[in-house]
Amino acid sequence: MKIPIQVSVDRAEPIYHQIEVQLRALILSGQLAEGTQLPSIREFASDLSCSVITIRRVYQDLENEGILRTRQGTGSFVAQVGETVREQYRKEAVIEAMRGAVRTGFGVNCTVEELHILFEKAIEQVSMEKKE
Amino acid sequence: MKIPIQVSVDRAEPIYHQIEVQLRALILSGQLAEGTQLPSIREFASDLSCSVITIRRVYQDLENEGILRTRQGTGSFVAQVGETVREQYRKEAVIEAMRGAVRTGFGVNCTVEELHILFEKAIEQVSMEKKE
DNA sequence: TATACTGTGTATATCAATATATACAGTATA
DNA sequence: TATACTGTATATATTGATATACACAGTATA
Repeated sequence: MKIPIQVSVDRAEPIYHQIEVQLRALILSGQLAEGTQLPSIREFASDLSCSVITIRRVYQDLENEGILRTRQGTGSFVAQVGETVREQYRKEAVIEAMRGAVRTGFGVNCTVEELHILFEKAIEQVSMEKKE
Repeated sequence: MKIPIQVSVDRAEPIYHQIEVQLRALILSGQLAEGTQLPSIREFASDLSCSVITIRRVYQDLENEGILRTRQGTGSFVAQVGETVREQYRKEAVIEAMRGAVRTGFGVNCTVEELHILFEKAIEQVSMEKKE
């Protein structure tokens, strides 16, 4: 099973964190349904060109959050996630990212009008990415 | 001189990187005018509760980019920055952050309409921060 | 000149992130 | 049962980030 996750070593953010963030999003948004089996840590590490230890770290962290369940010999599965948790996360993660972007904009003295223009451009650009 | 920069050890992003990003923004947006003297590395490290080495790292990196000039015994100063470089940076940094936020939104299946709503909310919230 | 500051160089140490490797225990399948 | 897979544990190693400390060289000021 191919998980739509990408990591970049060029960013200051550690790899394990990049994976956690994206995997958490896939789970909490429902794109990975409850009960779905995730790739083995060896397979996933190979897919993302990182070490098994890194993936295990991710799986363990998410298991500690209760959104993954792992069984030795069998694999890791998406756990049951409450609808409240989902909706909360869904909104919070996005608005947090938005706040960061707005702070960046204000940090370089953008006006609100400029922010809107750049936001539309960003949507356009990311929408085109999705088509690939 | 008090530099409006904040760092958080809770984020996955390394401290030196957080400082670089914010200091670069202040310089390239013109908020720190050419010729402005920055705090000494000892003073700045104390302000931000980190080590001198970390600040030194930041100053050296930005000097390598040509936006700072440093003189032993005297201090570090904002260098002359071409208007083209400023404008380019200004737009690029913001739209990059926007793209990240939009990806996060799409990552949890937000519609474009939802993105707009959350964006307005983010602007509102960050604007209130600025008043403090 | 002495003192207080500035950045630079160097050393040592710790922790986090990450890699590779091996072995073990558990599960699934032929 | 044997094999191939699964996660777990452990070891070793490297690199990056960060801290503290000390000493040196250069600048600024009284």
